[in-house]
Amino acid sequence: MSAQELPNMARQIRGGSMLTARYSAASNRLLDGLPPRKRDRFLAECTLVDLALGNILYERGDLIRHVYFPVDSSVSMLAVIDRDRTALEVGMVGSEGMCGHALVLGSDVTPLRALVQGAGTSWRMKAPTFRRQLENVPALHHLLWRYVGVLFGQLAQAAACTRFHVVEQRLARWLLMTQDRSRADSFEVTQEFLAFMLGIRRVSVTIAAGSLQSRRLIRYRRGRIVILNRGRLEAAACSCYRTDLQIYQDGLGARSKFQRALLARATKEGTP
Amino acid sequence: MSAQELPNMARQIRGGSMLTARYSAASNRLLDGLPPRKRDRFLAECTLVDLALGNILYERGDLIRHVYFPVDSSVSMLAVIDRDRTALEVGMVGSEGMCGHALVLGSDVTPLRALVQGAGTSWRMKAPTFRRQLENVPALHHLLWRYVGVLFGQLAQAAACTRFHVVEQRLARWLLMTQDRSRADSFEVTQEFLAFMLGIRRVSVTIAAGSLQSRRLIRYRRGRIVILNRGRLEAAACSCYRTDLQIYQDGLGARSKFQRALLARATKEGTP
DNA sequence: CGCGCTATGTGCGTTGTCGGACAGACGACC
DNA sequence: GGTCGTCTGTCCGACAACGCACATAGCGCG
Repeated sequence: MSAQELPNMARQIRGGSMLTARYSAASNRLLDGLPPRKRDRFLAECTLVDLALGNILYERGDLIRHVYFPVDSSVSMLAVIDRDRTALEVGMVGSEGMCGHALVLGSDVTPLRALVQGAGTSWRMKAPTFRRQLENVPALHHLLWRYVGVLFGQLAQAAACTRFHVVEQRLARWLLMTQDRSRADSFEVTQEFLAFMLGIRRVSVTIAAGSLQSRRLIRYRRGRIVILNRGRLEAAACSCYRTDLQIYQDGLGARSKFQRALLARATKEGTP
Repeated sequence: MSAQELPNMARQIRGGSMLTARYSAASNRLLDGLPPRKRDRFLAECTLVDLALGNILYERGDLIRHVYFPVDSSVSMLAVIDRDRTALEVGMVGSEGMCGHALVLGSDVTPLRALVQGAGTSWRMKAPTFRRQLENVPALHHLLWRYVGVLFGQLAQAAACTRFHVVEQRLARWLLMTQDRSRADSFEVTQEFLAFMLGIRRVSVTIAAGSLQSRRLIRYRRGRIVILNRGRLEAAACSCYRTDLQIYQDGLGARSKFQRALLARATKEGTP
């Protein structure tokens, strides 16, 4: 866990609308589900940190020391089996979510590895502080319960998706999910890394990515992928992409306009 | 949801040690994690019902009307994709758990189908009553949080297992898990049904089950499977069986001697 | 007893992915 | 401008599981 710390904005510019303005440029959409004043009080206890590609926030079975609320970074949750050699991504967390959900359920060890797959910034809070916040701010606890419920549903979806859908569809879905979280049309990722996330061989990624590229849905070279045609990429992905958005909407939708917009677009543009 | 109701024991024989004695024959091991008096008060609000093979307790997206605490029945949690045609078992609930976990997280719809895969009895409580109990009995809420955390970990494990392990190992694991929950050496299940749960073809089950039978680990005929040699069956299963027990232990272990005993036995007898 | 339903067993070619090995190609850095 | 490490592309055979079709066998029921 080698996250470099950035200046603690929250402590430096306490309270008031200026604070809110600054946050909007560094916001976590899940926390935006809180009433603004509660959210600001919560963020005042956080530190803004930089997450680098490949950082491991938690190893399976670790004690949780911090919780994370990504801003423009994204984190993969990996199920690890066979003595840590093999892993499979079972969930993705970006600015719509949080890492360290076990604390929300009163446990302090995590069953999953958390790996930074998209570099960027994230709010971070110490576990004891977080626990106190949960106790003192029922609205926070309720919000995060629901988020854990969403994660649960998305995890189940990922399990079935991995079983039934072919590599190319899954790759397309992964790219869409990552784009949603990174807030950019292109991002750094090698085929090797992708293969690891999807639990497949690098060669399989080469083939699937090559197919998507030849159809001009994406373009890539040496560790960088560009999304060229999002609409058609959504059509190339399995329905699980849209289902994931739906699950989020069902669980937290009343609180997040962002996901609703994504969903509306996906439903409009995509061809099933 | 055609669960036939049995006489409501709880209301008929209220309070006292006699009640406890009767419950021990019809107990849910998860609820046994509560202090006895709290557990008894909780069960007094429950009805003992009969769950028949194939009953669907919840369909995905359904409003949850009841929660279930199985006694000797077991229930599969299924992730449903592609418009309800395809499904995959992502979790199993028996007397060590509960169905309707979404309520614990403050949601009232369930993201998974719940299907009775082992006939038997179960405690049942109406959702509004359950919600009231959660509010009024913090110990209950804490216990069930932890259980949801356990389910979460087991779900992730199942996802990776399904991806990486071969059919025969997964079948062995399924049989062990079912035996743990049914409290019997043999149970009713067809290959067709098994195939559905594991997300594979019936023919693949025929082959895998045939292999296990020829090695005298199990015996079966026309919808009934008998476990002949548990120790060797554990050796034939993937490590995920033991990991599942470990996850339960880590999350709820201090409260459940039962799982600890199973785990000890698995670790002793099994050959990795 | 035999009918019919359902559960189980077998055959075939096909497909998706695997594992390993190696060749080319980009780009950072000296 | 050349070198080297890393990323990407292509080949091979192998195999688990697939889909489909059809054959056999247990068991309840009239």
